Amino acid sequence: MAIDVRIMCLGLLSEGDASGYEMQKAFKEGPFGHFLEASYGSIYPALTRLTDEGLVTYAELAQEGRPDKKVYSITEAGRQALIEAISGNPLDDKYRSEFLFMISFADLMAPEHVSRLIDWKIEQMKANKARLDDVQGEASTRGQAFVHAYGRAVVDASLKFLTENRALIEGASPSIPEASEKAPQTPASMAGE
Amino acid sequence: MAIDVRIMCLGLLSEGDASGYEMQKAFKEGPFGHFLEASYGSIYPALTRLTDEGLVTYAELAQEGRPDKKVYSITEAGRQALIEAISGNPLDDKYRSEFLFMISFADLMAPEHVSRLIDWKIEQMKANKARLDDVQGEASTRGQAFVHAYGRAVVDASLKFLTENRALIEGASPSIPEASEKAPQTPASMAGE
DNA sequence: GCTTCCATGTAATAGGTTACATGATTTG
DNA sequence: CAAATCATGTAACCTATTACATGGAAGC
Repeated sequence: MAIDVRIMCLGLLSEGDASGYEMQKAFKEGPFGHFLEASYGSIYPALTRLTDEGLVTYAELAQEGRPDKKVYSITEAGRQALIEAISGNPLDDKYRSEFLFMISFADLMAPEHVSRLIDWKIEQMKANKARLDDVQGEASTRGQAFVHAYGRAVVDASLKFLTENRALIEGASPSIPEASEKAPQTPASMAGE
Repeated sequence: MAIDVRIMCLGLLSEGDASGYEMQKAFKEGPFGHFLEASYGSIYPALTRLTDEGLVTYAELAQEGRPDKKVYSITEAGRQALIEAISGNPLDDKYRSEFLFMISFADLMAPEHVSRLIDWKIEQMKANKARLDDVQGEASTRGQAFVHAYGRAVVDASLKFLTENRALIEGASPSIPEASEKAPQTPASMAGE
């Protein structure tokens, strides 16, 4: 069956009641943010189905000027389903990076574009790290704390690699020698400009 | 437009002619293996479409006892399309990990299952690393060498974290005190069984 | 003798995203 | 006054996966 949005929702609800809206937030900004995501378009139908299957229930809170808020709770059957789902073997991690694909072809790019991409990636990593720091306190279990620390370790390693090795693909390109008007930031004594 | 299977194929073909079959292999085992993948069901239609668009051409090699082998080559228009595709801004990396999701709920698992998952993950990472070592020589450009080294750095960091910190979630579980018949591998003096 | 490798391709299905529809309230 | 936040939900779309169809040759 593997882990789909339904199971992800059960996971969230196992730690406390929440509405669909709140759950989307939690996936984006919470402790699962760095390795899972889900949009409203998948969460709401998932909750409907979980309700039909008896794995969650909800209480409807009337609100002024907004749709009623449905606060979902996991049922005992839901807990069982969660436990069953995490008792199997996980599928291989899936990592998809357009950044790395593009950088693979750095030789076909203008040098400024290479630098721009690296800069952008480093910024993104830093933002990632900041977000991880933000949710640090939210880790309520040992499992979550472990996963959080794992995320930090990987982000730190990525950041370190990028900052320490970017010079390897910046500076003069050997295959497409282009007239560089600006002096490269890294003096690059090996290039002998 | 972003990077889809079509652009990925153009990327591969920019470094040499190949058949659809060979391209799938290349995605799985080659230098892109750790951050991209594609199945036959997406590659073959993509090549058909690329042909229609004039971005690739193919030569048909008659073979005995097998379908003719179609060896694809990138065209000049294809090269332009590739360059255009890598000139934009990449989408955010997508990382999806069922392993981390499951481990988040380590507290709900039998201790042996936690250990099994970690063992499995470490094995997988080692296999990853071995595969990266295998393709080391295939990196023909600086870009590819950089991406390859990046992959190694991340895998090494993951592996290091897992081996050094697994004890944090192994051993006695504080929330579900279960009668443990087998003595835990890590004596866990803090649990005071 | 069974499995894996070679080699292409299609059809059914799954699983999601994006955009839309609706609309008051709070924040800048 | 505009934008973001709260709040749910649907419909159209996209992209890719899985399984199937076909079949000889080579390795174990």
